[in-house]
Amino acid sequence: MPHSASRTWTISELAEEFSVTARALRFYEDKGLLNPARHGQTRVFSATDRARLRLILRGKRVGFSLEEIREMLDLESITKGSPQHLGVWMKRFRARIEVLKQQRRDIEDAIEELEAGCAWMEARQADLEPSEELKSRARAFEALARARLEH
Amino acid sequence: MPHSASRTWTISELAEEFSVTARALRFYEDKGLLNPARHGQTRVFSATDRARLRLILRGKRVGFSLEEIREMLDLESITKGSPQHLGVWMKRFRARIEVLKQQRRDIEDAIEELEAGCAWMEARQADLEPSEELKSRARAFEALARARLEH
DNA sequence: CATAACGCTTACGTTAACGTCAAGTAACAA
DNA sequence: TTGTTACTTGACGTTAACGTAAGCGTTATG
Repeated sequence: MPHSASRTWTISELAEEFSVTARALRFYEDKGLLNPARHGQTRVFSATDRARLRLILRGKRVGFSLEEIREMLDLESITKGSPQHLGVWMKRFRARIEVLKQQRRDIEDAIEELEAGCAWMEARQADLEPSEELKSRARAFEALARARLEH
Repeated sequence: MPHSASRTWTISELAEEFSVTARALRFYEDKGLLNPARHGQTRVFSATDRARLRLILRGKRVGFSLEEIREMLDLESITKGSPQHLGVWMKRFRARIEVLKQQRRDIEDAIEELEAGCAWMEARQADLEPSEELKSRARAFEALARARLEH
């Protein structure tokens, strides 16, 4: 048993580490996403709880609702289910994968546009000796900006 | 002037095309994201309005709030602003780019996990002649599943 | 020993993004 | 004329994900 496996955290330690509030952690417990041990009535978070929290927050970042995250975190019910039950989960997973891939495309497009926008602003702001490369990116942005509202 | 430039849409045509409700479109107008023309008191959407709607929905998919989208759609106020104003926008853009890149990483991780999960379920479900590749992906998922709750 | 500092529960408040009526108008069909 | 359909403007309801505040117990510190 390595040291990290036996280490525990208080609610505010975890809250600070992951930049969330203690209220949020209690809320996640309320909703069944976390299940920290208790010492008296004080919550004691294990390394496992901490790992679950990491997954919860990542899930949130990619657009899962807390309810969806709760279901997915419950590996037991997935692995122990009947073959039919398994089929339901596979459908859900596949559908979600498609959504995520679309999201990734959207994000890549958005990044491109924002970067072109930055380049354009840099060119504007400098207005002194704009490099050829900057001017080219700026032209790209202007083209994008026009294209955005046409077709 | 191509034909598509003069074509117009009713609120329910657009709503159906983009799988949103008419209520949502009115809401977007209320919030200043859309500005369709009127024929009498009936809304008439142009190709430009339609393009804006496409941008709005993509913005939503990548996590922008309607208020943020409204600001970004207002190119005028960005391009016409003072150099200082421009600086503010550049900061916002850059910050948002970082968020988007993190989001992309999260999404890629999530896709991997979900795909591994699918492979694992397939192997379980078949239980007959599981191919070497499937078995390998299944093992990968089991490793992932364990790793998820450790460390 | 008092007064922070930290934790707990209970409960009501808040915001975004619409949903869901209600009540009315304008266009067209039978 | 009378439906029927599509559109309009309010106005209030809803859900998720917490925020915020009240009130109370426990531990550490000057």
